Amino acid sequence: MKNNLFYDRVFDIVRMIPYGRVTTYGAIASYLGSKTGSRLVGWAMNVSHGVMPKIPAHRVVNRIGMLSGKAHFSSPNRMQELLESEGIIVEADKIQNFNEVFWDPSSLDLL
DNA sequence: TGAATGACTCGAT
DNA sequence: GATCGAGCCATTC
Repeated sequence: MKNNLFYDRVFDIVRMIPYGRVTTYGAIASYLGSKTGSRLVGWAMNVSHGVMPKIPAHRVVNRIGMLSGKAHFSSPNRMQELLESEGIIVEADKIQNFNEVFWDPSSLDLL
């Protein structure tokens, strides 16, 4: 565990995701400059389990809206349940209304 | 120190 | 339109 700005930046963005909205690893990576790599975002999420306050990692999915990281949750169903609880339609581990609930970090920018 | 891995993404075939 | 391969960077062995 290191106090890298990268993780902090990713966590901050994920925490800024509004209720009922989701974002993608690529969007976060792109917001960080895309040079950071989209995979690092997922890596940061892996660490987010022990990060406080809690990181709504369930609101972060891949570019097609598939719950790629659901397996890393306490329970694979947990991610889908949380998303559905926010009004997000999830089917076959994939967000159906992904286009509607998609949220871009640059939307808030520095706000 | 070098090589491998990973919750991804894009371009080419 | 679907499938395959390479690129991206930090962390770990």
